[in-house]
Amino acid sequence: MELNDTDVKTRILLSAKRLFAKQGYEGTSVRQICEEANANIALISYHFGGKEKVFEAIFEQFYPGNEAAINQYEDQLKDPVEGLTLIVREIVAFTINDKELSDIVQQELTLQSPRMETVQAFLTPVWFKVKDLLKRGKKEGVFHFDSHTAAFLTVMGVALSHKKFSSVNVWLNDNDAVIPDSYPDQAARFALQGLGVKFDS
Amino acid sequence: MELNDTDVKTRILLSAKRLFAKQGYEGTSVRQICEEANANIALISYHFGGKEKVFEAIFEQFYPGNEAAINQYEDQLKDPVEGLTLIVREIVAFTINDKELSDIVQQELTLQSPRMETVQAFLTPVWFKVKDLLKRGKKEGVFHFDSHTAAFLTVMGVALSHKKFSSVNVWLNDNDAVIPDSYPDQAARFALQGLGVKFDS
DNA sequence: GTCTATAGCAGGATAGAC
DNA sequence: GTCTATCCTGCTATAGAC
Repeated sequence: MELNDTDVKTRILLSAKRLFAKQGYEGTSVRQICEEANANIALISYHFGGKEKVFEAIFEQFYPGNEAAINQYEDQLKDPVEGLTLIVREIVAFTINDKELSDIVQQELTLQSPRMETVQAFLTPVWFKVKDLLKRGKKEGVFHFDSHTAAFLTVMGVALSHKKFSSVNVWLNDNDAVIPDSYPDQAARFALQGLGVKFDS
Repeated sequence: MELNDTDVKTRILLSAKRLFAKQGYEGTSVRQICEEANANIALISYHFGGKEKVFEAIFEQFYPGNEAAINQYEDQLKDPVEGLTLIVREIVAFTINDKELSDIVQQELTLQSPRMETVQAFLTPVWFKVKDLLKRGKKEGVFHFDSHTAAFLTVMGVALSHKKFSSVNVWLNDNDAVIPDSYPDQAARFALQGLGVKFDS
C-alpha cells in the first residue's frame, strides 16, 4: 500500500474521497475511512474536527475550477463558441480525471443536504461563466435556443452525462463500453451542435 | 393532512419516496418516514419487512417504463428518429412528473449500493431500447456519431439533464429559471440535433 | 501526534400486549 | 392491524494515557 508513505491527513482525505464517491456521505462511516487509510479513528477529530470538515477539506484540496483557474483562460473565454467548447471539454475532462470528486458533486447536487453550501461555493464560478457565454452567444446570433434555462441545463447535462452511466454499460453488456479518449471533444461538439452551431461533415 | 385518509401502506410509501428523494436512502431513517406518514414505526416491519423492502415497493408502485409500457408504443419505436424523439420526450416528462422517483434513480445511479440491483431491473428495458434505436439509426444513415457508447451517454445525459440543476438556478439568481412546458420537446430536439439530424430553422 | 477506551446517542428491528 | 417498550448494533466524538 503506497498510501502508507503519504502523511496521515492526506491518506484520510484520499480514503474519504474514494468512499464518499462510492457509498455517499451518509453511507460512509469515519471508522471505515480510517480503516482504509490505516489511521486511528481519533485522528479525524484531531486533524480535521469531524466528518463534515473532512468533506470540506476534500474540496479545498482537489477541486480545480476555482476563479483563479477561470481567469487564466480569459482570452479563449471571450468568444462564445470557443469559450463554451473549452469549458465543456474541461468539465468532461475533469469528471473523467477525478471520477471520485465528480461523483461526490453529482450526489450532493440531487440531495438537499447540509453540505450543499460547501459544494455550491466551489461550483458557482464555472456555472456563471457558462450562463454568460450562452447569453452572449445568443445575442451574437451563433447560438439558437428559446430558453436560457433549458439551454443551460442541456449543455451541463451533456457535460456531466457519462458520470451517471459509468455503471450502466456493464449492465448493457456492451463491448463498445469504454469511454473513448475523444469523449471530451465529442461531448463539446454534441453540445454546440445542440445549440444550433454548424459544423462540417 | 389529506394523506391521513389514504391507507397506511400508501402513506408510508409516499413519505418514503419524498424523503429518499430529498435526503437519500441512507440519510433517511424509518423513524422519520413514519413520523411524516403518521404511522407507527413497527408498521414498516409489519407491512413491508424492513427499510430495504420499502425501497423496492416504491419502484413497484410508481415506476412507469416497464416492458409492457414500451410494447404499447411499438409502432412509433420502429423509426429511429421518431422512436428516439418519443423516448427522450417521455423520459424528460417522467423526470418532471415524478421528480421524487427520478431523484432517487439519479442518486442510486452514482452510488454502488446494494439497491442497484433493484433499480437496474426497472431501468434496463428503456436503455436497451435507446441503444437499439441508436444502432439502427446509424446503420440507416440518419444518426452520425463515432462511438455508440458516447452517443448513448450524451443522449441520456440530455434526457436527464435538468434533474441535476433544479436547485442550481436558485443559486444563479435567474429570473428565467422555471423549466418551460416545452422542455421535453426542446431536449428531444437538442439530442437529435446532437446526433446530426437536421431540423428546419 | 497517536492511540485506547468509553461516553452518548440514533439507527433498524421486533416481541408481545391490545 | 396497530402500538409500546426494548434490544442491540453501529455511529460520531473525545478524554486522557502515552
